[in-house]
Amino acid sequence: MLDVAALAGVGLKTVSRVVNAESGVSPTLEAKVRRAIEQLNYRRDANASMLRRLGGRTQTIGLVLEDVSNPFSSALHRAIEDSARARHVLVFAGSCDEDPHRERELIGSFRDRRVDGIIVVPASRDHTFLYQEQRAGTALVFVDRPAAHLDADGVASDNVGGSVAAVEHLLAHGHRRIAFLGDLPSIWTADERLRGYTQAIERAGIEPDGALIRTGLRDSETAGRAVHELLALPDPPTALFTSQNLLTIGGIRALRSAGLQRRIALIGFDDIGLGDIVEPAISVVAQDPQAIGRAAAEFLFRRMDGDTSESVHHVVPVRLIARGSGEIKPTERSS
Amino acid sequence: MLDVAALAGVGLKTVSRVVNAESGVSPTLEAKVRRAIEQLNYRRDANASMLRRLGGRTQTIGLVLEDVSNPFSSALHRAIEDSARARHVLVFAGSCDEDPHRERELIGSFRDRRVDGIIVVPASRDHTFLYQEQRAGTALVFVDRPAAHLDADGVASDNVGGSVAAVEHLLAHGHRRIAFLGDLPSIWTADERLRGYTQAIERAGIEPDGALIRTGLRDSETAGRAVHELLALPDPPTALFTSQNLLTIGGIRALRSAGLQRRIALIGFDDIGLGDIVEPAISVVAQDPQAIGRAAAEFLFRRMDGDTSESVHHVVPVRLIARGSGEIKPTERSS
DNA sequence: TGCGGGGAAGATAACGTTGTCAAGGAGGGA
DNA sequence: TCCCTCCTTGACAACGTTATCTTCCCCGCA
Repeated sequence: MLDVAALAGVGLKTVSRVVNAESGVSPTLEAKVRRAIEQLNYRRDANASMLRRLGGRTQTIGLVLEDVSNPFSSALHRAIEDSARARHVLVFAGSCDEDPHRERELIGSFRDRRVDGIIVVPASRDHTFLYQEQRAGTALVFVDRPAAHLDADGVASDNVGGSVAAVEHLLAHGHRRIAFLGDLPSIWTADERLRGYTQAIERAGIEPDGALIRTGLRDSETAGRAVHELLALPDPPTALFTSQNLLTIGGIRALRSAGLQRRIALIGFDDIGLGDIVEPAISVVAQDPQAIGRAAAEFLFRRMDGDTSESVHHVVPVRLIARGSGEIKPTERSS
Repeated sequence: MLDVAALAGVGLKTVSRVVNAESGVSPTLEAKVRRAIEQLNYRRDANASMLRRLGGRTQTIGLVLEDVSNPFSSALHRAIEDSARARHVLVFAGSCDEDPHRERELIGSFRDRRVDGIIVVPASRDHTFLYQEQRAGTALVFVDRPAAHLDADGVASDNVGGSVAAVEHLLAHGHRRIAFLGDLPSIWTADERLRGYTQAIERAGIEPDGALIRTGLRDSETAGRAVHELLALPDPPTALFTSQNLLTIGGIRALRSAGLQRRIALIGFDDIGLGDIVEPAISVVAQDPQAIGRAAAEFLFRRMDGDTSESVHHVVPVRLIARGSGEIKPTERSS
């Protein structure tokens, strides 16, 4: 900047004014400065600029995802990026793999860089450590799961409603013995989806059967094993509700290997890529990660703009997509 | 920081020393300072810190992807993030959707933030604008496609070799009429893959048939239409080589809708999720985005550490995964 | 007792930028 | 002609931190 000022033969402040498009610079000088900037390939240092500016915004936000490479996270990321770009805000993204320690570490790094706001898909069960942060003026939005012990905006899918819809869809096709496959109940979304399942079952006047409820499934392999065990029951289920991505895939593989993919109904929570190419095509309750990301970014920017109203919990609707696997009718009990 | 110094009753520099774990602070004072830091929840401002530090590194890199939410890009992203985390470096990621203008804009934003290095999946055909940047000491690595008119490190899949392998696999199963479906030939990878296809066909002593080569396909719909047209030829292909993700999906859909998914062979370039669940399972030449990302990060950090040796172009091997669709034998010509 | 050496601590300047304010010149009205 | 105003311009301090240098104190040795 000194070099630019020297080359243009003006003061530092004049260069600053040109760079910031402030009024009150004569066209002659402005042209000179612009030429010098061009010639020296000068770019203002945004960090230094923000340092000096009053209440300096870094025009930067942090994003804590479960894993930047999983489809749900990355769709979120993209939606948030698009909103941020419109405001000339850059996004730091990081994966925490459901590890609370890593979550804190990431948020710490963001804080060191003085991000203006943070969007978190929370991994830990206690976010009081963010209280200081929040009071210091960092905007905060929680996605997919609510904040624990902290008052902050949240955006999540309609987990209960979606599960109810899925189960009611199976009930409507005549199923009575519907199995539930879920992740660890300590994960909020997994628990919500189980709630929805139970609600729908009970509302239909069916006595819930504990043998049909399998939780704590962490990947497609364990889900597959669980399906095989369910099928071996004396009174096996006629339909499966796989309440998460990987479990759906495990379920499909298991049914396929048992040759039952056309006899046992299946609905998954969360869409899977290519769900329409498989035979039979997979019916799912699809989340809308774009809408979730958009909403999260919107809340974040609203807070960054100084909104101090009460915190909001926004629920994004889900959509049941019937593609075939969920519309299979129950068959006579085998042997 | 002033508050911390005041509370601990020490000078600024002492706080700085404690924060940076420099030697030469008495245990008594250090304890006092730590207590004050704890009490005030103080965190050093990394931006200000880097501003003052000599040859200041921001411990930050920029990543220009095609789209953070596509599987290839996000797998790259994750691998790079992991390498970066090990060095306490944070990653800015952005999508440019193959738009050269957006690419420049993103790189400009990165530059304003004084990132230490940039990894680019290039969209534009001219990167001379990065020359200044490179000379100013910003490390630069190009991924998936080489830099245009700029001397910089590059990492890419073995596009030619992979395509040759795919076509030779089909040849080995008896196919002679193998169609090629590709993206715009102006895209480097698309062109490389076409080169591989042509090479393998010619090496097998087969006269290339222009009618079997369909390029300029931008999405799965146009790919599907192209497949239908190919099947309608007087002398239709017995095998398809779909040289990109979306085209593979379009090809599968088209074959399925024509009821030919078990009679016409198909190999795709780049793996598709759930490729093993479809019937028949899809054979592909799989790229290794993790390895690409790791290599790119490694080169970047090496440059950041001051390596000024000649630029390197690293080729990452691909792997042919036979799952079924690529092992279908040619059938008698229909009608 | 005096002097030199070494280590701990702080004062001060500087990083690249912008906020504040004062200086200077042009122009217009009395 | 003089004075007041307005606009352009630049000098200077400050943002939060670290590099450099100085000060000061304690200890050991002659």
